[in-house]
Amino acid sequence: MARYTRITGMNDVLFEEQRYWRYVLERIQHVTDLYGYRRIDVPVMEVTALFVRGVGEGTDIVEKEMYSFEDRDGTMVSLRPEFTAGIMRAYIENGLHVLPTPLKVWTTGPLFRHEKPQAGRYRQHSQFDVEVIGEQDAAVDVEVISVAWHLFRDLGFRDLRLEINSTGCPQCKPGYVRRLVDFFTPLADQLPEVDRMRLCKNPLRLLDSKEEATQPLLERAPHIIEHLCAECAEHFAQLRRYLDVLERPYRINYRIVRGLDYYTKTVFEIKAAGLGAQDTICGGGRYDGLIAELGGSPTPGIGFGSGIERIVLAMRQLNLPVPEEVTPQVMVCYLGETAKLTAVRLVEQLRDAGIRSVLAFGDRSLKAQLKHADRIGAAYAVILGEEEIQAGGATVRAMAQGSQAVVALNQLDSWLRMALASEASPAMA
RNA sequence: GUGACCAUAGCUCAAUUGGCAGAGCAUCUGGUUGUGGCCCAGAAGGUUGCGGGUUCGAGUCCCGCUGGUCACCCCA
Repeated sequence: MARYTRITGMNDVLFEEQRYWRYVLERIQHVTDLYGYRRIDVPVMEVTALFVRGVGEGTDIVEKEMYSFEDRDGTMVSLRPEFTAGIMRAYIENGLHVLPTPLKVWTTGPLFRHEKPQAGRYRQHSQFDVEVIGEQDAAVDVEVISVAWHLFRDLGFRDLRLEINSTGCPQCKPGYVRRLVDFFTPLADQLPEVDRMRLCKNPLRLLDSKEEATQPLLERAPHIIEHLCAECAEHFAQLRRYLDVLERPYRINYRIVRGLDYYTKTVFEIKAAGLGAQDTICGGGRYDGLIAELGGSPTPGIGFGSGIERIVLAMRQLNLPVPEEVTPQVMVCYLGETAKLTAVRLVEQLRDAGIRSVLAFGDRSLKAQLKHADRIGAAYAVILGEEEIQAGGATVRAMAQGSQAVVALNQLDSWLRMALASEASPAMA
């Protein structure tokens, strides 16, 4: 019989890697508490129309990457390819505008995009997502960036690159796109195939082209920063002022073009070393038109997504320390059926006393049981045999030292708690 | 969707010109009547990704497919 395998681009997260996930999640909770963000969870599925409207009809995500299907009642539904649209739907549907403004939320969970997998890119991947709804102040933009920055610093990242840009607004963006087209159209015959495609389909994409031949032309191409309307220019200036106050290093990257239609004004990316071609571990921006687009009253917003697989990948690449996996403190071993009865009861009592304990199963030899205790990293083995049972005690073996003591059963939990407390706190490695 | 490279035990990898599919690690058992790590012995573990072809004979050569990796596209 053929074996079942993972679906392309969807991965198992095994135990060694769970250490990283657990740590990243823990630091996320810490930093969101620190900055005053509340958790929100939204469904992994929404009606397809929400994403078409929210993400943008012409985007690759909507056009060819969504997992969409007809539900049993005939409505078209999709696995979420990003968080923002669903959160904005929840904001409007639940009337969250009555909460103190701005509303600052975060979430995490799986997203689905049918892309061809490569390093740091998977069809099911997880993001840490942050959204601030209801405030257009550029100080919010800086705070949102700081949440990500703070998290990455906490996780041990150095040498991060923060890159910012502005994509303007419906007032100034179309004018800039026209300038860009006007600039490249006479040069079209110098452009490679892909970039000629971009020129007609999505001119902004020319800006982040990797084509060799296009690079010198891009040097001379107009920058959007120089063609912003007064409001967007002022917003961008404010953003820079606040970043400067924080002494946060950043680079203006005229070529950041985010792929989703809804971005306005501020867009930014944070990049990490050690990741290969997909080195962006955080990307986001402002979306002041989105809520109105989805049927709410006009409300500004800003947010980012940060790929957890990429974070973990980079951490492993950079050898950043994470807490050791939690292992059992005690393994209860037994010899014979009578002792096993005591063991079954004892292991549960130890857990009641807050001691991480496991039971040896399967009536194996003591040798096999101790070997198991060693392999799973238990600090102590409690051995119950006929002799111990008769005396009302247990042999306790300290695995690291190989030393043993006989302890009365009714004192075992306090004895073990004392012994465990005197050990060193968990190491980072 | 396009391209390059790859596919042998749970994992990492051998297998000469085309000639009996192997090792290390991991798992289980034993080396003491009840004592882990090191060592020793043994067991179990495979339709060599799948399907064709060439050949007396294919893990090895040829074709197709599937899957994986990386890159493009795009994105976190």
